[in-house]
Amino acid sequence: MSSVTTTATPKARLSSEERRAQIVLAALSVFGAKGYVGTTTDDVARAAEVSQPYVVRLFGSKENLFLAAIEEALARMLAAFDTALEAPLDAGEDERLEHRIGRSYIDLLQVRGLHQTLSHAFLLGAHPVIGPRARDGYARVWQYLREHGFTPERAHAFLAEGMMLNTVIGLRLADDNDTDPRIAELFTACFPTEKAAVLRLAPRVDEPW
Amino acid sequence: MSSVTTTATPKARLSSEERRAQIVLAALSVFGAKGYVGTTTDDVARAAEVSQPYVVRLFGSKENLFLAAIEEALARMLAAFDTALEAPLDAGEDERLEHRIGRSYIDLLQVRGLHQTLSHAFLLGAHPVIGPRARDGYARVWQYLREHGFTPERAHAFLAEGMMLNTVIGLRLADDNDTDPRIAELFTACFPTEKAAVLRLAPRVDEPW
DNA sequence: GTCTATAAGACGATAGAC
DNA sequence: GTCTATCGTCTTATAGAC
Repeated sequence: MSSVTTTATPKARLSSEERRAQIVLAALSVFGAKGYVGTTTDDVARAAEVSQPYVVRLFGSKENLFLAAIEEALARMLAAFDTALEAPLDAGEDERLEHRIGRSYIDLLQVRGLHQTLSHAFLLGAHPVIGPRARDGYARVWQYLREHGFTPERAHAFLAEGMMLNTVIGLRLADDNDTDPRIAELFTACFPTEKAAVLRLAPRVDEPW
Repeated sequence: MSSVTTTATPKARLSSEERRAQIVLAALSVFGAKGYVGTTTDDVARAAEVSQPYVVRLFGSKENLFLAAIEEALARMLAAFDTALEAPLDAGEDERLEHRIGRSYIDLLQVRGLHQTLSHAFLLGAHPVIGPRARDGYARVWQYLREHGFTPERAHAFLAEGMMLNTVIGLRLADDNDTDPRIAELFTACFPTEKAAVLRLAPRVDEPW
């Protein structure tokens, strides 16, 4: 890990709100790649191009920053689901709930680290502060699905597919896609349609380790 | 995090192999709860009741220890699958591949942290050393399924179910099971059968944070 | 085979200037 | 609103004794 403390060149003053939003976005990207403990506040500061103490100042602590990142991820996700359900159907498009919401879930790859940050949070159930928030977040997704036409069985299957997608993203399977035949087959089985193209286009983090 | 460095009382001498095995087991349990970066070599040392420098001495580095833990988890998992496929069917038991192997997957909860350690590894795809190993590990599971009667579609569905199970375990959903009605419903949907009892019996880590 | 002691570095957070 | 400087702590790894 780099030991270079951020000493960013003075930036244009932004409103506190704008900075917070910018830093949370940067945090999603770094937390997604390196996890909660593996991410330093300086990593986030560099990604957001502000100084490390300022990140801590704005959020109070790294823990709070992570909680804010989770919240941002969930809010964006549920908002994307809303939009997907409201939008009129394209001609010939599969109208199943799973397809519409699933598509929007994959489109969220445009927000760097969103899926992986959530997955990291979901693995921290034993953490006294993060654990309860992560459980609540997962429950909110479940509730959303149940209130929007999913039976428990369909919600269950949808979430399973989503967790698998998160794994494929976290593994960066697309990177080895071409060399390992097992991975090529697995990748195809997971993305039978044009979704693979979307995944390949997903923004990459400039090597964070 | 505790700052107490382990200074264990002198232990009975074991063979290097025995100690390694013991430490890897302890490592699975701690890595599973706190992740790769979040786990200190001292955490593992305390869990294994040896000194911190000795853990490093035996494995060379924390990174190597994590790789050993992943390897142990995969080996145990595939061995459990083998056993599940070889065993004669109980009377009236569902003979589907998914059921037999899935059951053995849940039984692996007896090995503390096994599922979560793998999930953590699967989220570290961007790591230069761990990433390639994690991808290879996932590919080995895929290959195993494909060579034991699973079509790509069935393998895909099985893995999705497994990743969801890992999430539920990592979240420690069972802990809130009784208070949050959303979680109770979700929990039931994920474990329609007696599996829930198994999950509840799953060994807990004595609060690691 | 296993420990104690400790060096060297990295990290989160605070103080305080501008 | 944002930075520089810095403290104290935690952490990995090494040295070396038993």
